Amino acid sequence: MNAVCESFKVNEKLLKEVKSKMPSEDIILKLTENFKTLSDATRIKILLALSHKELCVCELSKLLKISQSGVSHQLRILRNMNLVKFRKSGKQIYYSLADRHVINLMKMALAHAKH
Amino acid sequence: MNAVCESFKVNEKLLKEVKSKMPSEDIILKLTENFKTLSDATRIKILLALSHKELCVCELSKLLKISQSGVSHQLRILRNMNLVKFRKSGKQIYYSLADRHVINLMKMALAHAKH
DNA sequence: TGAATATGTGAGCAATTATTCATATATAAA
DNA sequence: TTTATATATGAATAATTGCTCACATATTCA
Repeated sequence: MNAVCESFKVNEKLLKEVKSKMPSEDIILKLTENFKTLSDATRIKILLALSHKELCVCELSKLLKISQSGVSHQLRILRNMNLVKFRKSGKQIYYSLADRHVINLMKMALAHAKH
Repeated sequence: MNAVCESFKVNEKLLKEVKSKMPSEDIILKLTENFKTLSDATRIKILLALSHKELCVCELSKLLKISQSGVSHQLRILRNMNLVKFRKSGKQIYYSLADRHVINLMKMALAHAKH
């Protein structure tokens, strides 16, 4: 890490003020993890699909043309982040959204992505 | 990719309906890229810092305790995504937010991250 | 012009991750 | 119980990526 800001006097006071307004490392980590969860196309597709209808793993697999194993892996991540919930029905396990809040966030971002 | 949904009849009509409501691949790609940009702690910190005050590269480097080169690399990504703008002032280049919309998204997610 | 400082960028490395394959577990039906 | 199907998961692999180092470029000042 090189030396920086050598030729001009940085306003240390203002810099400290900005620093004091930054959220804690914990909060930032959590924030980035939330965004990271939404930064994969497969997971976004799963969430978008579930926003319309409860679906089982094999239906998601068919719908998204992704292997059953791949869907399961991504569903686990979504489960760990508490974004989806599930119920068993015979051999099938039906997934649905656990958190409407996330869909609102996605809808907002979608509107922005469409310009 | 294994065979799926063999033992029960999937409601193809409903599945097709869900499919028809999915955004296009292009939109989904753009959406995930937006989230991916926000899924790194360094970039989030840069955006949060700039949400309070216009800052030059070396100030960001000092503030975030990351090498100048590291900051520059992340700023380039933020520039490419049109999230920050900049102005030159002598040897310094001052960055600021290009898009208030993103900060609102982050503030929303922050509120959620804090529970 | 030449030296010093601020910023940008390509290469290389280490870490993360999405996917597939193989297999384990669970449930239902024969 | 045996067989078939649905889902979960560990291992391996390929691809992505954030960071640092080294160096290029740009600007100011002597």
